[in-house]
Amino acid sequence: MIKHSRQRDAILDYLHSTKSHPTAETVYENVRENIPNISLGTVYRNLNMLAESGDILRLSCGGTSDRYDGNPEQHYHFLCKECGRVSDLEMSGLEHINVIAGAGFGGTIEGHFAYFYGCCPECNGEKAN
Amino acid sequence: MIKHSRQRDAILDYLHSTKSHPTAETVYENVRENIPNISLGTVYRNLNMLAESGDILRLSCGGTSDRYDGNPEQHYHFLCKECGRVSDLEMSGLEHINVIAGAGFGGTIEGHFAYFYGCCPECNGEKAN
DNA sequence: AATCAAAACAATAATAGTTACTGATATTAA
DNA sequence: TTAATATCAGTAACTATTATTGTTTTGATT
Repeated sequence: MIKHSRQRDAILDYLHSTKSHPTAETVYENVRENIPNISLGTVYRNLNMLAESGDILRLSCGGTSDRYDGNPEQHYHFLCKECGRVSDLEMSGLEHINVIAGAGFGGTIEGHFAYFYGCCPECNGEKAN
Repeated sequence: MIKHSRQRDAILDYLHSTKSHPTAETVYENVRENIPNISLGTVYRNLNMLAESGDILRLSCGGTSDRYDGNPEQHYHFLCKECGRVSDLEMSGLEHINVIAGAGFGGTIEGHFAYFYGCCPECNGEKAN
């Protein structure tokens, strides 16, 4: 069980309050509204600890900075090539693809991570106008 | 059609000669054996151009540095949590998961990228000893 | 082969994201 | 309440990558 601190709780609260998959920098900016003198180093340290402990997810989806997700349940993400937004995908698990991947491979497949990309509903709407 | 240069060809040759999915730094070290005064900036610039033109693949799989693959054909990769090695997976495409992901999602799914992880054949062998 | 503009080069400075260090402060278990 | 430990703020350092600059190479055209 992970210890508590005002800073850590505030970071976790912020992540729970949004579906926007923010970067460390964005977390910092938002948490600073409540704890003005929190330092960026503290944000990084706690994001790392929370990701390590499994309380949040770290998303490394190829951009310049990692993103974080307050929902630690296994789920998939979608990256919009138009606006850069990262959104959740509601879909049933793809555990079976581990079996497909393991066929003929000598090693042990423990899991996978996958990102989908394209054009999000909002940007599709704008194009239609 | 992309222009040629001694440096660019050497980078591409090296990537074609290995299945090890090297980082930019590793490419640099190896190409330097043939072109001792090539600069790291040139390696980065050419890796970007080759990835852009579709001649190689860039793998952003969550580590600190990107990796590159001289085989531009769509295929999947496996990351060993023991030794850090990145290997190719021989498996049939997973295009159907785009359809699964798109069900009930308002946007347009153009593609996905996925990485599998676990313990590679080599490391499994060592554990057995 | 000589010319010439575009592209690429080496070298290096700069940037961005992240991690490490330090002495001070807060948290937790007893 | 206290003592041990973890965390903090502030800041320096580090790493991967990109940008800049003046020079050289490339390749199409004579």
